Amino acid sequence: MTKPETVSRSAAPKKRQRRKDARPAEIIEAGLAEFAEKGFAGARLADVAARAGVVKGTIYRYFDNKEALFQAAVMSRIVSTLDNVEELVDGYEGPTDELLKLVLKVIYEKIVASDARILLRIIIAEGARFPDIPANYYRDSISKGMALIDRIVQRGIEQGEFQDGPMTKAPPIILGPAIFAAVWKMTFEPVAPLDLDTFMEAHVDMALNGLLR
Amino acid sequence: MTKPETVSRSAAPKKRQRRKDARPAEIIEAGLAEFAEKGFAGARLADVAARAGVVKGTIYRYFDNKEALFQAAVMSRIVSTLDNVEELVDGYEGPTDELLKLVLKVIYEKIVASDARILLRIIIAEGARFPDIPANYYRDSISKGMALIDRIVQRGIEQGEFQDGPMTKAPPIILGPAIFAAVWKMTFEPVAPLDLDTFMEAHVDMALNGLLR
DNA sequence: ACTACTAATGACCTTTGGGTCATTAATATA
DNA sequence: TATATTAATGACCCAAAGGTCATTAGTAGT
Repeated sequence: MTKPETVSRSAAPKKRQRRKDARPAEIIEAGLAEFAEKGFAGARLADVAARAGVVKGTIYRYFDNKEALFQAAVMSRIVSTLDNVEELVDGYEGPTDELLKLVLKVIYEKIVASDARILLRIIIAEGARFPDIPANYYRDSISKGMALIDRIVQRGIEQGEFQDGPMTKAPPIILGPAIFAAVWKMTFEPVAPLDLDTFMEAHVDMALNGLLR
Repeated sequence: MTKPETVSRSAAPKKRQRRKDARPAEIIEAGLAEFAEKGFAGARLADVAARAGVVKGTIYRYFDNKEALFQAAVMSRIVSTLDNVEELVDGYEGPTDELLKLVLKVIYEKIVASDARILLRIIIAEGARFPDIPANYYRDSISKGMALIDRIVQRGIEQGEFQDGPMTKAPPIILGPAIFAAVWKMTFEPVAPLDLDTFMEAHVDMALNGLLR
């Protein structure tokens, strides 16, 4: 171009760019990061813009206001990650304890260890003021996980591998430790780190001890 | 809403009062409620003042700024609630499974079912920005609970009642479901209520199945 | 009852940050 | 190359909220 940089030594390629369809996703990504760090009220749109490589005004070309961006950002991350696992469960041949072990492993990978747990902080922190968020997360993720566990438990009982008891009446108890681990990771990790492998092994051990005949 | 009546018939005793030593506690209480509802950034000092029955300026007679009030409020609620339980454990005579059952019951009462769980939301929501908070909560509450559980488990093993295994190496797994229940209550309760009694029974059942020989 | 002290007030100041809009410049089309 | 379109900018507006302080009025001491 004919325009030489005013600062020749510094590599500062600050050219204005028009990328209509890439912007929304980039802004959402930036917003999610800021909201997770600072919360809804604490996040500044100027920071979101800076992180997305645009200017505050640009955000308003794509989102009506701060809350709209927040909702869009959070909702974009609330997805059904366990759909393929359902099929796995239905088509599984083999001992039910192995199946449970397998599914718990997937849940740890997809929910606890992934960056999806930053979503959990937002849900807990802002859920009371934005009730749609926990409602949708429950519908698309949590309840899926619960249903999965419940189906596995029922299968185990039907096949005579699992025993009936208090545990089989409360599916959350089997999933609970995983959520707990996610919460721990994002809260107490700096002061008391949690070894996920050890914890998960204990989790599986505990669940199976209570279920197996 | 506290509304200042323009109407004369209403009994509105709004006399200015001087209560030097009652104010800080009242302001802290009001602050805690606001911070729990709106988060640190979202809470307004004018609202805190109104809730405490004072005026915004009054807050600054007792606290340097918003953050100082926040810290004071949160720290005032981080207390050692399990100290007396330690003694109970040390002096307990009888089967270890009964002891574990007893202690879990106390933990549910003191941490999960009490209003202390509003503290948990603050810790999760603001912990990343105010690291002292999770650190202190861990030191005064969580680690106490863990130590308690660990001591009970050790006792069970020594007396030949419990078996060694993955679970005995990860005390958080035994406490985890309780924390999970607290998180659930403050997040998904409106969309999917959790029956604490049923859940706790399942919790105890699961823990003991994994521990007992 | 008078006075000194200071808790409490509320008007005021200042900064922050959400939101707006005229202007600029990148791209598509002719 | 010239022109139209509109994504992107950044200066600007303004309400909201943190924070200050001179004034007011309870209260204790005499």
